[in-house]
Amino acid sequence: MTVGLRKHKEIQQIKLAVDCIIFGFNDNRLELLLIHRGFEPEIGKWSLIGEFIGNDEDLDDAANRVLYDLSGLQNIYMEQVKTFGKANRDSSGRVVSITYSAMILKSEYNEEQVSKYNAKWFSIDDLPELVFDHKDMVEMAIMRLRRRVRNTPIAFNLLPPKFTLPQLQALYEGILDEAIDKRNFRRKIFQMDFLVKLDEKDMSESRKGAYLYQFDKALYEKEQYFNL
Amino acid sequence: MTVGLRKHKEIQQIKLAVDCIIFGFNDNRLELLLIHRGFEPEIGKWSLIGEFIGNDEDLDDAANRVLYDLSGLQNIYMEQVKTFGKANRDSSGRVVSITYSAMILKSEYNEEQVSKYNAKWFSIDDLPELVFDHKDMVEMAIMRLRRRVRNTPIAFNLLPPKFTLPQLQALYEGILDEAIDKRNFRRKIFQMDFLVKLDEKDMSESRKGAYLYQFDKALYEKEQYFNL
DNA sequence: TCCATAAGTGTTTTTTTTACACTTATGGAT
DNA sequence: ATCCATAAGTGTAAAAAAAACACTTATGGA
Repeated sequence: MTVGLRKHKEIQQIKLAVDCIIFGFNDNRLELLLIHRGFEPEIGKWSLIGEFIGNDEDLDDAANRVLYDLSGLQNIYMEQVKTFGKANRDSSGRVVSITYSAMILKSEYNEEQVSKYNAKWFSIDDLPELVFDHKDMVEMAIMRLRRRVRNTPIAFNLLPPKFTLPQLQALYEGILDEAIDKRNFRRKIFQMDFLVKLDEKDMSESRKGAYLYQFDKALYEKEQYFNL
Repeated sequence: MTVGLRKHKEIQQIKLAVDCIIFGFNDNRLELLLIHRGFEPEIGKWSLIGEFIGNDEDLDDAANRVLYDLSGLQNIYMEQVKTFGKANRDSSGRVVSITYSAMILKSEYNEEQVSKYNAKWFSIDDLPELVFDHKDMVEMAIMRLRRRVRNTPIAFNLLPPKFTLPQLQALYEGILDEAIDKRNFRRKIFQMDFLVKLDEKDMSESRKGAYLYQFDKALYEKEQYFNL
């Protein structure tokens, strides 16, 4: 057996990639942006978007690059999810893939760019067949999102800067896939004291209109308490 | 910008390694097994134990191999923690490292093997200076362990098959680094119904002696409820 | 026989979570 | 101008979970 980090014999021939699980929210459902794979193997199936990592590129930078290439968006919140590395996971060769999840606003991405990739949004409960182990990746990312969304304010990344409480609640219901009591939800939200109410209403969803709110990051940072 | 997964230009020159964060429990403190680095760069500092991944080796297998080489232990519970991949994290070249955490019984590892690596146990609140970003890795693993230990029965991996409740409580206190009420702790443990009480006492820690218990995995699997 | 030590055991209070129903503001139809 | 339909907005009570708290018991050794 080898002893110490530097004495391995064979030349390592493993490629390293990042794959991005890109979440969006639309029509009260959590969605995923997938690309139509236009090359072998598994041509025609759907796939996460990924790229190989540059020799001098930080992992996080690679993930951001991939997202930028596809969507034209920058400074998007991303999180590393898990690294997938079964020896035979990619039938085209040995590739280890580090998955990242991102949350973007469907209203803001660059549609031209996206159509260049043959990308399409899918509701998470109506996903097409995915290449390789991308289904595992997606499941892992959804599980993680559901956990994280209860303890950190990441879900706000799926809403525009100004949003209403009914919108926010619908978002949580969509992500968690469960009904939430309106009054309990609002009480919890207001207890944690990081939303600022605007003097402005969104009249597009109801006669009465719903007040708009903003997430105040500085207020959140003070307490860093989040529990929904 | 490149389009599609297969059109990158440069030959990728990134090495892939796993590093293991090996936890043990001793004298009421959570400990970590570290090796004395006997080669440049950063010779003389302490380090996690790691290895490069074999070309045909699953990631998880690589982690298990590393642990086996060092400790002689097999079938040890391991979890992937996070992948570290800043371009300059390792001063000897571009290495992306996938970290795994393991929990072993200090009483069972192979001391000979361990001494061959110049390995040593350190209490987690008295760690030596570590190479590269290994301190970040360790912190991440500890944070994760503290979270996981409340929701899954992984902590039992740090105890022998038969253990007493005072031992179990001391373990939790050591991991979480906080005092726990004895009665509340026992109530919660008994509520989740997966410990079987033996007719046997451990007399080594007190006059009165404490009953021994076993973790029954099948009982746990029934409910899969864990909350401490 | 006594003593020192750690093991073992219930109840009350507080906090958190859940369940639940009516009023209000507005735009559009009559 | 009035009515109506619709979603927004609001408080309280019950239940469950978590936290606080102190004495008795079994034993080995003096």
